[in-house]
Amino acid sequence: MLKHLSFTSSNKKMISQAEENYLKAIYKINEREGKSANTNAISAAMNTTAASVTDMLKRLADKDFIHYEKYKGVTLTTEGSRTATALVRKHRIWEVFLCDKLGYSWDECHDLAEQLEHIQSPDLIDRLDTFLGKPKFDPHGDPIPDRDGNYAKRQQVRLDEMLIGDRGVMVGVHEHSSAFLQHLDRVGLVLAVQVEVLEVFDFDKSVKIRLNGLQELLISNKVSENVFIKIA
Amino acid sequence: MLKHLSFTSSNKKMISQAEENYLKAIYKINEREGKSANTNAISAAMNTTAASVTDMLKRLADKDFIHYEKYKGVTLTTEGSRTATALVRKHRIWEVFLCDKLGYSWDECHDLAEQLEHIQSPDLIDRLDTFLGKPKFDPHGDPIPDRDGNYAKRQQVRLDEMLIGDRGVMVGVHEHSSAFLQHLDRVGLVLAVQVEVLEVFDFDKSVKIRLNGLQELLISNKVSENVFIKIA
DNA sequence: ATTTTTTTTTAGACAAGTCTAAAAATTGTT
DNA sequence: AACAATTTTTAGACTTGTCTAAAAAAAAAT
Repeated sequence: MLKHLSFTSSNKKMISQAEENYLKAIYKINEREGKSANTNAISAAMNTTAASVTDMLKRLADKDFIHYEKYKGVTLTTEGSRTATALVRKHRIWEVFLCDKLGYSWDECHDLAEQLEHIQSPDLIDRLDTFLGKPKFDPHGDPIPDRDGNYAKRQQVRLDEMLIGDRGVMVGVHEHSSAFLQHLDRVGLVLAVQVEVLEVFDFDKSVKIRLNGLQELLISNKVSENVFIKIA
Repeated sequence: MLKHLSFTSSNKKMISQAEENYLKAIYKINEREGKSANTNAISAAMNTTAASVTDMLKRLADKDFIHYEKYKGVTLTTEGSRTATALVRKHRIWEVFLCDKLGYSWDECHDLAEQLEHIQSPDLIDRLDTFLGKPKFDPHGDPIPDRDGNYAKRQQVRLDEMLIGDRGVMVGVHEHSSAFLQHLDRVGLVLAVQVEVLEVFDFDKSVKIRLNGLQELLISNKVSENVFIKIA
């Protein structure tokens, strides 16, 4: 009788960890692509087969978390969107806790937060939020939704879109892989650092920048297109 | 292919949340009763049927977590015991976090810790332990095992075993229900309070005690047999 | 020592979440 | 427009963890 689900006793609609993970994946694809998520995209994101995705989409549609029409891809309903946003909120708040309080680095905290985001207790996450000083951004610079799911979009540009002489502050990353984050750590291109564009090389789209008004650094396009800067 | 288990990628033996909960229940029964746990006792503790317990015992025996012989009850193997102790450690450390850092009361923290104890990361719990100042006891006075599973047994007696004139400090509870803990809060019989036995009434086994050398209090046997005191 | 009661196990079923292989629908190409 | 390629769905199967009902074993009572 559904004893193995996350919830044990609640009047809210039951939702399993697997269902939550699918909702989050759909939410991200919807956001990133700006359109309905198709089966293959979801199976790629979730590391499952297309068949499994179809099964899950039926379940999620039954529970009114998604709008689903065969062969047409899916979008989230209001409730699905609310649930996904709450997950993102939990994930990012736990990441702040792991980094600020337990000393994890920004490339380590993601995997642990993937587990912690499934803890069921709206009250817990609000208390944790207060304990951490109601942070607005997670350790990667991604904005943390408030209890109602709202969050301010940052005024940001990609580093590769900046022109010579532009200045700003590093506020986030697009790519979130450990390898990329560790590379940024090594070269000193971390959150809150001041960035000034000194030169742009058309040949390979690399850019020379100055960090905190001190050391100069040559950045490849692969890096610059994944770094967000808030223009001063 | 076992994607829905807690673990996703690890060389350690896979163990599901349900399996963990059974191990913990068996561990507690073994400890409390001082003998092998029988099927009915486990089904009562887990709120499942005897049939479900039998199924699970077979699985746990296959994985070498328990010694199981039909109709004979079960005990934990070395590995089962190690796993159960690690769970108790995680549970109690999370309880300290919830109470000390997030302001939960000792009757609220248990249920949340039941969820958090299943987070898979030995490193996380060690960091949390350090963050909290390596506490030796949880908010109910129960000892926290160290990384190797060792913990000091407290030198304690039940309040109903004390004699007139005995003094000591409240260090723990046997019963852990919310109702009981909230009652203790209301009468002021909380962790670390000084207790002196003033009178013992044979009729109903109630005791009159003095708290912190100040107010006097009459305690029923139902309460006194569930309160642990460390004799001064 | 039998019979009765209690405990435990077996048997068969179900839902969630996954898979592979094959069929159907959609999209792209000539 | 017809054929080919891709995407998506269906069909059937498997594991975990649960259940109820019935059978078997062990314990208790006469």
